[in-house]
Amino acid sequence: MHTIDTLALMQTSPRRYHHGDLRAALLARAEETLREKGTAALSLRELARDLGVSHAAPSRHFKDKQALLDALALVGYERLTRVMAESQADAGEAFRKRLEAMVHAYVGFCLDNAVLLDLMYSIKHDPEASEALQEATRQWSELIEVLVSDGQRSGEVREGSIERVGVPVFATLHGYADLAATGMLPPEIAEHGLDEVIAFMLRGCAPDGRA
Amino acid sequence: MHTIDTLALMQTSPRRYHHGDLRAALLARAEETLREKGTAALSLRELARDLGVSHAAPSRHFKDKQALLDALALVGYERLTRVMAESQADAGEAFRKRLEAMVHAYVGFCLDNAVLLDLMYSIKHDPEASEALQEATRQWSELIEVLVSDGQRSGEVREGSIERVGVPVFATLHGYADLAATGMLPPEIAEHGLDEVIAFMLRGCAPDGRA
DNA sequence: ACCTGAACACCGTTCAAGT
DNA sequence: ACCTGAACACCGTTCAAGT
Repeated sequence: MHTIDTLALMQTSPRRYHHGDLRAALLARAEETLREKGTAALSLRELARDLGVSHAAPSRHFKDKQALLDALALVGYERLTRVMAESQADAGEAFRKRLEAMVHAYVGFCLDNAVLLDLMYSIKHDPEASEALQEATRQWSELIEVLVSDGQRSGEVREGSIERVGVPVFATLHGYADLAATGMLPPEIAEHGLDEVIAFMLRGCAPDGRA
Repeated sequence: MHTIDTLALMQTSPRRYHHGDLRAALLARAEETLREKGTAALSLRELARDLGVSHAAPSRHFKDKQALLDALALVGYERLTRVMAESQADAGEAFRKRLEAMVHAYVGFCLDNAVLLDLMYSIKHDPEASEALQEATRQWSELIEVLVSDGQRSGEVREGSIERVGVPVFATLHGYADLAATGMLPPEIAEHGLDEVIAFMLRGCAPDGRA
């Protein structure tokens, strides 16, 4: 139908109307510049220039700059959740193996997406975070809860509520990844220290008399 | 000497020349607006307006906006180091007590300075962080190293290099504080979970057969 | 529906000039 | 030494108008 017209329009006047999905293009390009030049250097006008649309065009898809940043953070959370979920799918049944897989996935994601991660966390300071964002972080922390409660069922993890057992595991996981991603831990140490951190976590959540 | 002249000048023409220490005033006011409105809302021009100087005046003290943010981060690290050092001074000798004091100090600081903390960590992404900043973070991580190695000397902490024993403790401490500060951990849980996190850390770094 | 182009208020940075 | 005031290039946001 009018798909052909649209294609023709795109070929004959590539500057007048953007290709099909400006929204997605904006997000993709925004993440690129985030990676290359940091959050501070991200400008809506430059983004529009890069994509060959007018500087006002982005406002159709994101009501303001913050809305774009929020959407970017959401992409990050979804990606992180996916990576963590995949790590669990391939890790077998043993708690130790599953914990190892999750730590590797989480640390890997943080190292690969350091600036995006910064954005993801700073968004959380905003009390009016979107519902979608809340949901994304919920799904994410749920993966850790599932891991821990499965470990409790199989007797590999000490008893206790998620608050008592899951939170410390979560904290260690997150802290290590963050230290590595921000460079507070030198890369050599970050790499080499993973096994030790996992052992530390296993001792921390092992049942009594089984440390 | 000319102190009197300066004072007279300040009283008679409060708008023409700023009081003695514009640099300190800029930092103080910057931190206030950081707290009130977040990093994104920080503007050099508004800062200057607030302090009654011209918009170009700050450039005498900070070569650009990033330089002011760096200086602000440095203030944060120095404050954090001081708070942590004080916690150790009052905590007695037992490893457990000292660890408790440090965790409380660190978490407390993060909760009180959430936005500043964001700045402190995002600065670290910048590979060209200043020497003073490097030194500040070094002093800070050293406090944890001292705590751990003292614990090893008294037999309360398992043997092993700082990389092996100190890093996991550091990661857990940092991760818990960060989760609490970013609101990823609901405040009720963050408060109540502290003791459990400390117990987790103690199990993680206890000597073998003493968990 | 989606985008343009002009307009507005604001920003960071620089620099000659003032005291 | 420290600050001013004007200038420049850039930005986010809005809005009537175009297709």
